[in-house]
Amino acid sequence: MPRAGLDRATVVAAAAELADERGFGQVTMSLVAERLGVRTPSLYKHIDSLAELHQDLATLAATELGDALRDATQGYAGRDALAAAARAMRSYLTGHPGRYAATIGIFTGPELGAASARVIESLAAVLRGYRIAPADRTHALRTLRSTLHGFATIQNAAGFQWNADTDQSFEWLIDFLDRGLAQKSLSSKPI
Amino acid sequence: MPRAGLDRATVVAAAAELADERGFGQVTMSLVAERLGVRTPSLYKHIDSLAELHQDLATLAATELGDALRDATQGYAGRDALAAAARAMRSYLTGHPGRYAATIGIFTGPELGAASARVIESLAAVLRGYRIAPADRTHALRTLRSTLHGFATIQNAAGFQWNADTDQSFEWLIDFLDRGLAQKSLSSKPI
DNA sequence: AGGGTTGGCTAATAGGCTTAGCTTATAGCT
DNA sequence: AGCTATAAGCTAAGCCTATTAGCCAACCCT
Repeated sequence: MPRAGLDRATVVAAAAELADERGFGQVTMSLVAERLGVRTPSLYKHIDSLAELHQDLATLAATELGDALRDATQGYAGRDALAAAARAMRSYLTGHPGRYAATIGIFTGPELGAASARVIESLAAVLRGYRIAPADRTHALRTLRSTLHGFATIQNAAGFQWNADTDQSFEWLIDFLDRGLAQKSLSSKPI
Repeated sequence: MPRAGLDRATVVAAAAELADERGFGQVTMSLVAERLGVRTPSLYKHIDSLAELHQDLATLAATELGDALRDATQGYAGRDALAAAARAMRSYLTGHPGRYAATIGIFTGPELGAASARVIESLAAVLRGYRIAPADRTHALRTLRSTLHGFATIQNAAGFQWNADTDQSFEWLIDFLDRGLAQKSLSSKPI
């Protein structure tokens, strides 16, 4: 009986596909094993537990998202960078809903920290183009992150009716953020 | 052997307490039954399935949150209403993290629809004070909802380090939203 | 008091995660 | 090529959760 030639990366990749196709909740040891043509216990040669698999999946997603953000904003600044980042984020979400869902609620943890830090860093880079006062930077970053993440989460959960104008709303949101941030770029007045 | 005198509402209430104390993920038939001093199968006399219990919990949370928003914004308009709504939302989140988590990702469904519609309606009422152009109203509402929900979600997942200045960031966010919406209140220029 | 309803119970099934221990494919060495 | 040590995948088994079936007694109503 030949071996399947599995690998930690292979297993996580299968989990990622499963998450996107059937939802994060369907990422189970049984279904991942089935997809790989292997018996469930075999997975434990590569991964310690389901929780760890979920963590690894979240790390993978955060890494991919971080790369996408970095690539998309490369060479842009100000409003262009903001729009590029926002669209890249939403593009990743719609293309990989299950992976994105994996990152939600698991922003803690040691390994994921490094990966999600890159996402944050990309957003911070976008903000740099707006020359926000130092005292406001953390607040602005959190606001940006909250807004994009919130839109993504709600859309992911089908909270908006999936009309065509969801796209319009997103563009409106980008515009709203841009104007607000631009206004903050000179007045360094704190709270 | 006397009866426990359970009730659909009682069961959901127990689930809600459990969610807040130990996290939404710990809302399981076993733990709810244990908390009520009852054997697991007994719950099925009141609830059809775990999924339905989760739905009911989400509906309860959405209803409570809707009430809190309505009460908080009563009699206010403009910036005051916005601040009151935002703070009420965050207050509910910190007071009932598990219930709030229950509403995430379950914005679909028939019964929850009515409850969550009241939350949306309260936010729409806040926006009315800003006299947004009709063409922009849906977009503004989605932006507001995304932002508040995103902040709540990230904080709930401990995505920000829980510093004291998370409060400051939230106030900054309110200010940011207020200025942006105020700017939209006259210029009815669409995208 | 008596009778029907129904709430809670025990027993049992199915399915998911996980561990233990076996077997043998496979890589690496000689 | 043959030998050996490692480790990949397997079966068997335990535990836990959700769920169903069927029993029995507590409660409500008259």
